[in-house]
Amino acid sequence: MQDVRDEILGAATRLFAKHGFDGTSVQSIAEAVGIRKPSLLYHFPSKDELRRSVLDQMLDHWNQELPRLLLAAAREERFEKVMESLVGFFLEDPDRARLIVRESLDRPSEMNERLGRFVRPWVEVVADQLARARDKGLVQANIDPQAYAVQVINMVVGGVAIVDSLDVLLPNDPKRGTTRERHVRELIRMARSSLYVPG
Amino acid sequence: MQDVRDEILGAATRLFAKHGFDGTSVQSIAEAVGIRKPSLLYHFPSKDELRRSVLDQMLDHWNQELPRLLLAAAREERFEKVMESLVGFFLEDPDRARLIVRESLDRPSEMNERLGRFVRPWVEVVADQLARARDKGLVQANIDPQAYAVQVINMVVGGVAIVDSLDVLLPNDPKRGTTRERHVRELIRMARSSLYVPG
DNA sequence: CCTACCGATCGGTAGG
DNA sequence: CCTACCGATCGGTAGG
Repeated sequence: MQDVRDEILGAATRLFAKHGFDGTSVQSIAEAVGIRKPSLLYHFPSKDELRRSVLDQMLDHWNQELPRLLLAAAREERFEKVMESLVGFFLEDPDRARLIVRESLDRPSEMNERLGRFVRPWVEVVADQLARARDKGLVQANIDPQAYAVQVINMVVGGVAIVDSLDVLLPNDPKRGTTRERHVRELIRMARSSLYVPG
Repeated sequence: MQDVRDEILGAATRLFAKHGFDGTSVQSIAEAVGIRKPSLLYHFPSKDELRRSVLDQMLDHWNQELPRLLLAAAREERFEKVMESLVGFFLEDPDRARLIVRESLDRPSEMNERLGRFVRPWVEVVADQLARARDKGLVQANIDPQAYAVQVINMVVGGVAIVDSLDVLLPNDPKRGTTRERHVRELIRMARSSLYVPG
């Protein structure tokens, strides 16, 4: 059994992702953990403090895992593996993507500040590599490296967040695999095809 | 001055898009319209009924405007104009995109049913045209037409919904235009570049 | 970590 | 379209 604080954070993450911050009562989080509401408010002095802790924990996890995943992937096969790691990271727990989208909608200016600190450095690193590859003629000449990186993140995070609703838009076709596999495969194909110089 | 019902629907659309359904009180909608809460509940018998009416109205509008826009655009220049019309439709009122994303997160199964009725026919029409163009060798051979159409919708709707948060990820670069212009330009470039056979 | 309790706000109704 | 009011639930506190 882990620390109570971590149990609270886990339950809050799940419920905030599913019902949103305003759609989740402190009472319901306490019930999920198996304690009373005032006990929860001893560990986190307010519901808003809990929300910020949930986001901090998630973005910390992101900043620890993603470098590891992406660098390991980049060593073998640059593009395919990196994309699969990125998609896989969010797909293994879609609540991560849902929280990011929800907070961007609910508190855009606060989320702006967070994304500036956590995600923008990544965009810059990727964009620099793309710009160099472009100057060597490996990547399409008319690309906007930063905007490309942002669009890929948007496709992945936005796509995973509403993956259950996107499914219904695809007719089932067993030859092509599950709808989720088709979404991921096409996303990666689009990202690759709009990046490299043909041939 | 328009019908009170339409004023209520307009205020509700704006507030639901900004704060979410659970983050918006009936009281706050009534205040925005300038009437009392019980008066609002005379026109819409419950908050949930109001929510469904807001969605119905928006998707009706979508189904009336988009065919007109897209067919008009398709006549002159197939791809560029159609994409610009699609992006423009959501960008001219980002609340449309935000409502769709919010409902997909809050009530995925109900939204599944709606998207199946309203959006899937469009996906099928576009996918059929893409499949024919592919068989003629105009479009990339390894495309998944339906999945491509869904990803483009996801990029547009998801991108517009959180456009204010995406801005901060792009460094300002006056030579390239506003961040919004760069986002839209790169989105269209990616969609085109991952569609047509090079050359 | 609990019981007991607070004022404020919620969606909704009665009655005119 | 209004005033007056309902029970339920909200986030949070006192006190142990």
